[in-house]
Amino acid sequence: MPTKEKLLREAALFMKGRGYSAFSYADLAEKVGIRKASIHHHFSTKERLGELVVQRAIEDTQKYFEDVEESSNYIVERLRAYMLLFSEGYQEKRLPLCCVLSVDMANLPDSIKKKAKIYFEIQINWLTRIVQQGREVGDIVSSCDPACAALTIFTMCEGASVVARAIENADIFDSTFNEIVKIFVQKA
Amino acid sequence: MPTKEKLLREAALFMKGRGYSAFSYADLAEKVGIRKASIHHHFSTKERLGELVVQRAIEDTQKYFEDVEESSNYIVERLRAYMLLFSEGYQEKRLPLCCVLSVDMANLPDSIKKKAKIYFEIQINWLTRIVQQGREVGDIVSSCDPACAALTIFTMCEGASVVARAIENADIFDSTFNEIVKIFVQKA
DNA sequence: ATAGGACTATCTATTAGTAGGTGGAAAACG
DNA sequence: CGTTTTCCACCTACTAATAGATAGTCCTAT
Repeated sequence: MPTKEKLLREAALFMKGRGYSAFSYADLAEKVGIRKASIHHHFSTKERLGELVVQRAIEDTQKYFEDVEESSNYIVERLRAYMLLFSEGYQEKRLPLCCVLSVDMANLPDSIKKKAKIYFEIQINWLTRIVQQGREVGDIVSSCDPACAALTIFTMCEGASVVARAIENADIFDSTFNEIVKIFVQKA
Repeated sequence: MPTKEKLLREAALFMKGRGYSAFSYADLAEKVGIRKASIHHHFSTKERLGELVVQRAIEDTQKYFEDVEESSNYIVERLRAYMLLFSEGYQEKRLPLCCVLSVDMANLPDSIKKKAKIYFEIQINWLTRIVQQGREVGDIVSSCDPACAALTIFTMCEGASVVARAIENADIFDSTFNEIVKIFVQKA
């Protein structure tokens, strides 16, 4: 793998684990195995690197959404796949990037803040759309509109990530998912 | 107000706004109006200051819980009062301390991490207890046990804080609260 | 030969923390 | 009572470590 790619990947992991402001070029250099100054050859500033990390996350997530939509029409499976984005990093003590970005918001340069907001929107919009679809085929029985349901689902996923790390218990993801299904999905 | 008290209060505000690692003695000194070095006179190290901030939050929260229990027997009112702990800092761009601590976990010294975990437990235990009480008087109709319901409520409150900041929309608190009531509370 | 990728060395700003001194108020003592 | 001593809050001025960033150099593969 090219060094630039390695740097981007490791920076993303650091951000998910500690947040944007709490990792340094020194940490990254040590991890990847090059000198601190060499990182600047690939990414002029830390801010730029941060932007690209979020940009990459956006692209990966959009790709993931497409895959999920292709591989299943059933809302429960789609939601389970979505929830996976939140639980996957748990074992490695990482949070979803969107969760970290929200909390770190006050410390982010404007350019990253802007990208972060786009990232949130994309997720909420996608959720809204699949809830809407689920409703059309009769799988969803939410009393509020799709946008409202999407926000609740988003909220519960973010919350699960925070609480799982807080009390060091991964079961939260399962119980939260079950709760989401219970609230929104029509029993067969 | 004595300087020490001011420092403790402002440090708490900084932590809620930016997290533990992202505020400095310089920030704090400027805000309170004394020299950086003078802070060390009151709090030997930043770690010690952080511990005391969390300790204070624990005590304040326990006091608040007592007040809430005294002033109302009805689960919905108690839950609304609890949710207030999460929404109150929103206008000032602050998160609940427990939320910040969870995300900042990887950056915390062990002593603070320990206190943070106690803080989480206290909240979950209290929620469990009031859910249990609500169940006994027939206000709660949760299909899962009180501990499980408490975790879900905790999760949704934490999530609401994260999402509210992320998309800059305070309505999340209300809609999340309504959702919690819809899930757990028996209609009159 | 040249361009790219990494290097060394250095810079400036900022971090938490320390050493030691100043001034004033309260307490101790004649 | 006045004097002296102690104490406390705060100060100036520093340290070592670390932050992100820069300039210029060397090596290597095309």
